[in-house]
Amino acid sequence: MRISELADSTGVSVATIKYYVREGLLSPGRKLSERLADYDDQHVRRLRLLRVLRDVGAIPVGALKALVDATQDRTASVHDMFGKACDALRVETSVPAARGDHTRELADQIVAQAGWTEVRADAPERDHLAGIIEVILDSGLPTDPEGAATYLPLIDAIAAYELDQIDDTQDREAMMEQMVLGQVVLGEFLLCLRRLAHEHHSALRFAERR
Amino acid sequence: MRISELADSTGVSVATIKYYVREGLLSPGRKLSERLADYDDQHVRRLRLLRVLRDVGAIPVGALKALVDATQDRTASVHDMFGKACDALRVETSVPAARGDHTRELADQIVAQAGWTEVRADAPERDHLAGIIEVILDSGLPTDPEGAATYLPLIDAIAAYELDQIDDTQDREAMMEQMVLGQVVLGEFLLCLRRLAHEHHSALRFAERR
DNA sequence: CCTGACTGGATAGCGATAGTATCTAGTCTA
DNA sequence: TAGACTAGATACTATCGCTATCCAGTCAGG
Repeated sequence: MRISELADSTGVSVATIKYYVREGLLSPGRKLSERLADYDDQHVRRLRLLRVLRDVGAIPVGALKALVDATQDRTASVHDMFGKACDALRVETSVPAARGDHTRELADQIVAQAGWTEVRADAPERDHLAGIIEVILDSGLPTDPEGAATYLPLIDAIAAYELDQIDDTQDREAMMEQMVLGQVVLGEFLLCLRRLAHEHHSALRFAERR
Repeated sequence: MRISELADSTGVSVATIKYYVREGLLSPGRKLSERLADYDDQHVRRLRLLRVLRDVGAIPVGALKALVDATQDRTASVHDMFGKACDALRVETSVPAARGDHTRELADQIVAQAGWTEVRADAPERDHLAGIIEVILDSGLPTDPEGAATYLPLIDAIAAYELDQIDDTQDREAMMEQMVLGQVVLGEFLLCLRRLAHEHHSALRFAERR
């Protein structure tokens, strides 16, 4: 398949494909000659994935690169690969890196309380959680201390369900794809449902008042 | 309080404050004279809110404007105000506007199944949901049809809990602030917990394997 | 064999977003 | 009365994610 066909069958412009190849998101086609390369189904697949991640998840190109690199590293276990994916998908949202140790302790406490024993002690996500907790605490959000307890079993159920869905008889790349798509698209799905639920419950409480 | 004090006490530069005033995110201070205006606690509060929404939620400035406008409209009910907030907070993520009616039907079905009877029939969120469903369907994500059923009660519980937290004895602006912060910061909290849970469950299944 | 559409690769440009910086004319404070 | 500060306007900047142009070379059809 030549580059123009790849462009046609994915709806991505030739210029953009070249850009993605430059950025290392997409391998260059197999060279047939100096001025001609061959692209296959793998390219189509990868390109579609990249587009979904950008369109639905607004994942920055740099993070996509990290994702691709994680897939490529054949020495890592599937779990390590997934770990890197999680790290890459934690999109910017520059939480101001928890000032005190207190919130970090709280974060660790939450992870322990949830029973997530397998989370790396040095997972960057823990710091991120600490940062978010800090924001929650000093933004005067009316959060009772048991608030997290309400979330944890629900979140655990959701995550467990999602991991269950992954078909581990496939190759690394396919599994990574499922993981990443699940994280991004189902994450969006989740937030969308939550907004709908908010609207419903807000109506029950506040409709027609003042 | 003069502008430089406002800047100092929020950590936002004078230039940025002026920019926010220009964009209508922040009301100009009460004029004391031609070249001097007075800013009060309301400004500090608003400014801090804006920064959290940008830093944690990456909410674009345009959406913040919509939020501010919604708060300002005193004729709308609290519920309408919250509805507008939901619309504004559905950040970009240009889902390609569901091609067929089929997915839209599916979306409505999900809302009905969840028992969210109070969601407007023409809520833009429904279309967004349809778009996401479409992406899920044709991205080959292994989603069993009962998948949504797994999510719905959990999401409903989370949303109900969050709405419960809102203190309705306060004024509109304070309630809006709680709603928006809840949606953005707790949303981030939620996704962060989910990533941690993913790491845990992924470890249980995939650690040390190849 | 020639013409014209197409290619890989390099480099430059563009439009949107979110600020920064500078300038002006004036004001307040010590 | 000097020096720091201010409102408001305008211009500039950096980053991101492409998009366009150019180059030299290639391939397919007539």
